[in-house]
Amino acid sequence: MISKIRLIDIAKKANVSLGTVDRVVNNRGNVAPETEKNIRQILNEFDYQTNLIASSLSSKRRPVFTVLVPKPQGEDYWYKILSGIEKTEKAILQFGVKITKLLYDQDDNIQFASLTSQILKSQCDGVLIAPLFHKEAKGFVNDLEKENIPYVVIDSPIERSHSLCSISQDYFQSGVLAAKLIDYGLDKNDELLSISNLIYADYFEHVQERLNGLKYFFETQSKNKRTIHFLEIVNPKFEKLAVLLKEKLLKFPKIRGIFIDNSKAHWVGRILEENNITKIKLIGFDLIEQNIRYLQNGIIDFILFDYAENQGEQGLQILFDFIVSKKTIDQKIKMPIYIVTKENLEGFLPDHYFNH
Amino acid sequence: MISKIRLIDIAKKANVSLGTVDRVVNNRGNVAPETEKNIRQILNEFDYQTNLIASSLSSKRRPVFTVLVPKPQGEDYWYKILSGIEKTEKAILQFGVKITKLLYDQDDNIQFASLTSQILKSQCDGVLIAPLFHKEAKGFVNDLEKENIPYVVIDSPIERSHSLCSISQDYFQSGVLAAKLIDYGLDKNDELLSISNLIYADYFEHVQERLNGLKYFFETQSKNKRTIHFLEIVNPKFEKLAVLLKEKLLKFPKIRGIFIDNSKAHWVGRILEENNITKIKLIGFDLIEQNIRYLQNGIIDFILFDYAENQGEQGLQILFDFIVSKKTIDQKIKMPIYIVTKENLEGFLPDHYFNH
DNA sequence: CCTAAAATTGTTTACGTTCACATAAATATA
DNA sequence: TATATTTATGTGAACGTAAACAATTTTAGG
Repeated sequence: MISKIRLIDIAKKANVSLGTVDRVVNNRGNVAPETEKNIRQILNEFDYQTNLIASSLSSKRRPVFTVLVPKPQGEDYWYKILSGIEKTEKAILQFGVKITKLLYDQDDNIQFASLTSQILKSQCDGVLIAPLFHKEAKGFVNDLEKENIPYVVIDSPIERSHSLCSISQDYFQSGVLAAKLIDYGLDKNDELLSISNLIYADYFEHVQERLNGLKYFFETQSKNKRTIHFLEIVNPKFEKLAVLLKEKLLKFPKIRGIFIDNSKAHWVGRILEENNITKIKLIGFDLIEQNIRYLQNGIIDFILFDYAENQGEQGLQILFDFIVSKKTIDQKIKMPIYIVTKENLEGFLPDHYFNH
Repeated sequence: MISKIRLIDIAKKANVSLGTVDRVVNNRGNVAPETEKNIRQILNEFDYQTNLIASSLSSKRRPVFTVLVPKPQGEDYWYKILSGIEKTEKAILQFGVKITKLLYDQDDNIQFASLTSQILKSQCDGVLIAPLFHKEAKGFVNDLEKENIPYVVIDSPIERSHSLCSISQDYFQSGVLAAKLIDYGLDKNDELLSISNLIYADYFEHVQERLNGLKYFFETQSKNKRTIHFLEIVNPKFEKLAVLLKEKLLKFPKIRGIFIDNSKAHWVGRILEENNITKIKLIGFDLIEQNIRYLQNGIIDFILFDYAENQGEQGLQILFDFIVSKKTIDQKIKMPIYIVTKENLEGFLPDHYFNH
């Protein structure tokens, strides 16, 4: 293989010095238009790519990235996001970037706001943000845009923002998908129960899109009209859910499928298990430990989830690619929605869940 | 952040020259025991870590990796594996590794064998192999082990080998999963047709595990006894399949689900489409372009696949991490089996499939 | 046309290793 | 003791880029 072309090679071909080529490559200006055109052509012709290794060794600039995400509570969703971030962090630390991780309480928007203004005051070359509080987040990214600081949004999009890239779940579509799966598994006259959470918080508006997706499916896609019962609970607790669910099931004995729009499928699983109800198909979201147990014993049929790790991992990588490697970036990345059932669970779990 | 400690810093602290420290760090020998002990202690005390960037820039050693995989025929499975490999290749090329890609014909075991001996003769620091011919592959990895050359196996495992890492699909389990899904969607008295390919080649023994998985599911897991018809075709062509399939469906009108153990679900889809058969559920393997079309128009219900790109991508990355970055490696990686249906297709496809 | 300023181009050092080579110290041999 | 040989240590040139600085050319203003 021919060793890759270097600045000095380009310089020789263009009959200029290395410095001039460097100025063109890094857009430092002060190059005669004529010369620049010529150099760019040669650059193109030989597909010059900056040697990141040499570049990063030479550069005195240490890019500073700030990560602003919710503080995990145990090994939850945000824990996974953070793991992904740390995976990329390890890989890019060698390149001399500095990464400041700021974790905010999941229900403390004041703290969130104060952290954002802290970021704005610090010097910072790029931000990775998972915005739970959308009003505050909107203001923040506006300020970032004013300061020309690129940012990547993960988890849920911020409307009308001009992020470098937005990586998010498609909540609506995951609702559609859940509807399809449950409908697929039910017989013609089986009825369906939809359980949803009605917390009125900014963040949960997104989650509620799942229910809209479900409704959309049955209104437009489904061949047979299916009877759907709805159970909407404000701020659900297990005991309350148990009472209400048993009531529903007694009242509507033809219910054969349950859809729940959040990560609490294991609650429903537990209720079904404790009451020896086996003929009901159950679908929920998020591959968390408790749901895994009920998948394994066959009470939960499907869990839909997106690979949270990947959002963090990719998000930080994209920031790095853009700022350090100067790559162009897709503006929107749709994370795949994964379908997990007892039979393909293994591939989605880290090794320690199994004993081989 | 405090700048990391350098060789020269250690050297000063130990009152020796940089060269001596370097000899200690890289175990090059020729250092007085006394001196070495002292240096090691300082190294430890200040937690010296080699700067990979500088190291790789300076090093004249170019690790050579060899990739041995089947030659793609169009944009097929192996094309994707190769794309993944090339993705990692691009990322690690910067570190000065040299990657030799050898592609062998999918039905030419002589060529395969000759390439393996070519690899053994060349100097090579690591091998990534996708073994279609298991007898030949077994011999090859034995030789690699003798020579102490680390290797990573992708796609299908080589029995009783001691690879650095083996990344593979679980064909059996994907059969089980397919069975579960199709069973889940069928009514109690619906019958099932299983179509399978009977090429007698080494490699296809693995693919045939899918059928075994299906059988296993219905023998052990399924609650209701279901009638299954089998259609086994040696070296299938479309026309032949069309004839045999129509015959089967006529003869057994209660068939409501079709399982096909290979990537030719789109053939079945086409036959169903051309004959206006809509009530049959169809499940197959591999997210190739033709299957995508039939997923989108609703004729194929599910496609199961593993992210071939990832096998290639991860496989090469692992080789790199082990040899260049000296990381420790998981010995076995099970790739997740992904379930794709019309409703979650988008996240699995590159952007150009959609127009947004 | 001359000079000052601006625009353009060239040169050099530094980044932290690796590695070949040079030198110095210790030991062996005559 | 002098010399050869081995062992231990030091020195300096790469690697390819960034960036400060120096040198040159062009342009503008009188």
